[in-house]
Amino acid sequence: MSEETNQPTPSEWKVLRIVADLGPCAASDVYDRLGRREDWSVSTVKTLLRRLTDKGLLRTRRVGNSNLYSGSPTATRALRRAGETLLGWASAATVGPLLQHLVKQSDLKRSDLDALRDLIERKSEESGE
Amino acid sequence: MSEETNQPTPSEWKVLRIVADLGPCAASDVYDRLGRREDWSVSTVKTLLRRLTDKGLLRTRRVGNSNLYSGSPTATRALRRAGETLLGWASAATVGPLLQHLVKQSDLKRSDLDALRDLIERKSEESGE
DNA sequence: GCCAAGTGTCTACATCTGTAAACGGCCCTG
DNA sequence: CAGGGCCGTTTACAGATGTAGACACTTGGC
Repeated sequence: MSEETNQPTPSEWKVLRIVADLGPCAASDVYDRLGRREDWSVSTVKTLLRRLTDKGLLRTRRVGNSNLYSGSPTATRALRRAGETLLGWASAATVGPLLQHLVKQSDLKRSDLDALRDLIERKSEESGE
Repeated sequence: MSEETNQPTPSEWKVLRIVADLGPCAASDVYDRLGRREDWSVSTVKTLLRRLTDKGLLRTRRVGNSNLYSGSPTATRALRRAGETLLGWASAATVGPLLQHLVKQSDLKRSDLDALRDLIERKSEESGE
């Protein structure tokens, strides 16, 4: 129940994603990559990084006088949980179309498509009494 | 840009979903179906319904001295947008697993599975040089 | 050794969200 | 036709979130 409450906010998700993309990085890296684009001040980025750290979604390692931020497994779980929450918003009638929309929009690698296909294959069999 | 800002909040999503499930219904119906379960007061449900109406996500029709709330196409678009937002949180490496997780978790109808399969088939071909 | 530029921490504050009480009006029942 | 109950509307308020300035401290270059 404690981890449940630590879901990132939308802004925090953006930061989290950048850190995931960059790998261990400093606040300034995040600012360069995201802050400018989002038109945030450096302070804003720093605040977001701190809040994510407080929530246990980012790990930090001290290097000189600055911090190196890196992702944590908790962040991965948070993404799944966010996905489950989204599914919860959908009704029986809309969940299918929603998923189709998402798959259509996504830029998936070959291996992801294969995994997805297998998964659907298996589900189809199951449901086919 | 105006519709963009009107995304429902988590609590509002729950209400929206119930209205979608029930079809046109009164505030008391929503309360019976959701308010009790969530341990909300009637007032809370009423506030949420009003905010959703203000955001254009629910339509109302006056019947006697009460309102009938029903879904709107805007709500459908909002769900898609929420899905796209979620995809945005994921990185190239995590979007695949995320989608698999979602499909795995969902209780999909046969027709949805078929549609999904076709979609993936088509995407595979495209990406196949 | 000194200074500019960069860094994290602390503090701040407007807005959005969650949650609900209070209030005035309509309608059914007695 | 009077009263109890249900309804929508208005108002409230604490906590979460978005956004950022101020400040003290390190550090690399001159």
